Amino acid sequence: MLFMPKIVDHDRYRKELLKKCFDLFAQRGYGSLTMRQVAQEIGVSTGTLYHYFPSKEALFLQLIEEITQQDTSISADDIQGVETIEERILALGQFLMEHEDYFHKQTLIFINFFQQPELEQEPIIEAVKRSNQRYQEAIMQFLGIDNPAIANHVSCLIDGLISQRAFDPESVSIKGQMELLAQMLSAYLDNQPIS
Amino acid sequence: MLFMPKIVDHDRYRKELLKKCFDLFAQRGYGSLTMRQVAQEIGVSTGTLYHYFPSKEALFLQLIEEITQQDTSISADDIQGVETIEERILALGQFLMEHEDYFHKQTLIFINFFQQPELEQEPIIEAVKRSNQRYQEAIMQFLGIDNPAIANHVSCLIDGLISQRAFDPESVSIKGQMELLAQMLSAYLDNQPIS
Amino acid sequence: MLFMPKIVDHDRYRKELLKKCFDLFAQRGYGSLTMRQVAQEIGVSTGTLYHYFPSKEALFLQLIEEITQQDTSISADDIQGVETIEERILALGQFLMEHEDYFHKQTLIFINFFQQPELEQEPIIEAVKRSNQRYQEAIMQFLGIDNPAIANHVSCLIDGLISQRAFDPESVSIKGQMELLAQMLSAYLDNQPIS
Amino acid sequence: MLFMPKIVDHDRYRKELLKKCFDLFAQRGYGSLTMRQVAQEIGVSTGTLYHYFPSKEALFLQLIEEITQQDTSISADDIQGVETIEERILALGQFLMEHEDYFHKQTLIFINFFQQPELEQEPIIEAVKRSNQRYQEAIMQFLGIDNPAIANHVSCLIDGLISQRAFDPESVSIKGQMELLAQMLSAYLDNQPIS
DNA sequence: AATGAATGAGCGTTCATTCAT
DNA sequence: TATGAATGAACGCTCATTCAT
Repeated sequence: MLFMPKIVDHDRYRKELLKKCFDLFAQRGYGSLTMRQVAQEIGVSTGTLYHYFPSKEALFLQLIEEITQQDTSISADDIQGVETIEERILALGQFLMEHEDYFHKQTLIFINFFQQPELEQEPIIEAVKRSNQRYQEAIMQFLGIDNPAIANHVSCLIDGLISQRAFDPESVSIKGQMELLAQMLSAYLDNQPIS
Repeated sequence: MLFMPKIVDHDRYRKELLKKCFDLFAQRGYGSLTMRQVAQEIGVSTGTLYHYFPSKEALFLQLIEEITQQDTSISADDIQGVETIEERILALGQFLMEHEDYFHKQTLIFINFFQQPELEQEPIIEAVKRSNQRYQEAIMQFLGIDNPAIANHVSCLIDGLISQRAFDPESVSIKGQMELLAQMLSAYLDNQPIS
Repeated sequence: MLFMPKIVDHDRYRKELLKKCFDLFAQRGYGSLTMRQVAQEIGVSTGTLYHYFPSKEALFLQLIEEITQQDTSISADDIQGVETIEERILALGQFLMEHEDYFHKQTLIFINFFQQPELEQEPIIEAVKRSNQRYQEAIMQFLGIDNPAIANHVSCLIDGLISQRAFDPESVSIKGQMELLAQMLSAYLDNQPIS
Repeated sequence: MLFMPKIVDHDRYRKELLKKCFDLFAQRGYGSLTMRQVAQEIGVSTGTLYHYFPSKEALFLQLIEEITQQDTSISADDIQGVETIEERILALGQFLMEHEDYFHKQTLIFINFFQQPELEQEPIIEAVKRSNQRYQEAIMQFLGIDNPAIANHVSCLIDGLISQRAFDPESVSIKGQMELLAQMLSAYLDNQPIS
């Protein structure tokens, strides 16, 4: 391949750098983070950073795009012998606990993204919305639910859990809330008329 | 009034300025907001801004302190003829819808506060946590609930609603979720053994 | 006097304020001193300060003008029973020691004045030079010397003493140097041919 | 050179910049000189200036430290065929005249240094005093004098000459004063009892 | 006459970005 | 490709000065 020699390597390295930026943007925020800090923390010079990303804005937008394209879904391993909806909700809780830090940071970055009106949001804003929808659909599918209101309920609850625990992790427990949700949902579904 | 001559006016004006800053910090974020922008948007010069606040950091911290001390609770008017828990939850939804914008912005500011490690957070961090607790207690009291897990459930749900709607207001409806919550909660409580 | 009612008072107060500024300008320097500092240290508001002086520059120039017009000469009391040139030089040393602080500060202010090229120096620069000449003449007269080279010698020595002691008061003693000067001068004058 | 790769260049350039600052600080004074002016006059951008000096204060202190470490002593060339103390004093005068401008500026900078109480003076103040002592010792050694009072006399005279000529170069001549000093000193030393 | 809140130009400093090596 | 020195616009903040009271 004469004409596409190292593009792959270049692109692969770019994504590695993006990965290393994830925590930084989540922890400091776009406006409070400097390119020097980014360069230093991910272990390159500013020159190299600019070699892979034309600007701070582009770096941030590429980071968000990368996040929206990641598929952090429940793996087959997590569903071993999970049958009832109660079990599935508890498995969901387990999954959340394992990825809490990642979800929290992703939320911070999305929020931050919407706070920067001078950024060229439009090309990406739809991707973010779609990413959110995909999460919700994944939840519905995993729980075997087809009622969108319930799916919303679950996903809002998860969102709220993540963000409340960000302020104060001791204020609420994921496991406890998932158990309560399982019970409430069971009671609610049992009460429903056969449709 | 011989003593305390103009302190009141100075302090009153300071709080007026703080109020005008609320939207700005929520919409842009601490790091992306400049003091020139603040000054211009609230209609004073930078000099005047610094006459009332010794630094950008102090301005932000005072804003947060002011927020934690505000008491945006459900007024008596909202509870006219509200008896059952279902009615109360719907009234809560109504209240949320009326103050959604405020709650959303408050959340953004708090999140932003925790993202700035170089700020002197300690003196205020407890006030923020206490403010969050007060909200939860207010919900419990209003709903007549004494089970903290349920209170957590409701407050997480609200939090999640607010933040999901921030991304995309059409993705989920407050009214719908409150109706669902009322039904789930009724079903759950009816199923509970008499304790 | 209907038409000159309080000018005198106004002018007298202005000069009082100038007096209070003397130490400040000497200790901090024109460029490092702010009008707020001046106002606070001399116990008035900035508004009042500007009521008496149209600008910082004018304040400084008036201060220098005032200094050049002051006549810190050796008083009659200091010359009681002083006859020989040795006695006179020692009396001069005594006088210097008593006013060392004032002379040091005056020197600082003059130096500082010449360091500010943006100031309107011309109207005053001559007054400063004349003031310096007057000092020298006073020394000549007091010592009974009519040889200008010797007068220059004495005045340079004094100048150098003052400024070396400003850096480090223990590096050289006024009394010791005046005693040495007396001896050197005697030896020199005795050696001179009768002219 | 594997270790210490570009430190030398960086440091060398830093000292070049310091050298270019010398005149500026002497002519304007610390408080009246802005970093923009410095940058412009020495031909770099403000960014570059801050690349070499962390702050205005550090720049000034490094300048003073550099001055104290310089060794502007009388070179061997100046002492050709200088034997008697009279000849040595005249040679000293010649040396002074050649370096008058430098000495004058150094004095201005030192005075200015002591006028800035907010500067971190302590680490440097001793260096300045030592530098002054070294000058004095150099004078003593050059003149072949071991009487410290006479050394003080000469150094005060020089100091005074430099500063009086700063106000008005025509008020006093270096050559004339050195000739007078030579005569006075000869007369004084001849009169001394043999010790 | 006296005050001090208000102003905005300008200060010290930092930042995203460029470019010679 | 990778570096980090260089740039100058823009930041947080201060200052001389004005003006309503």
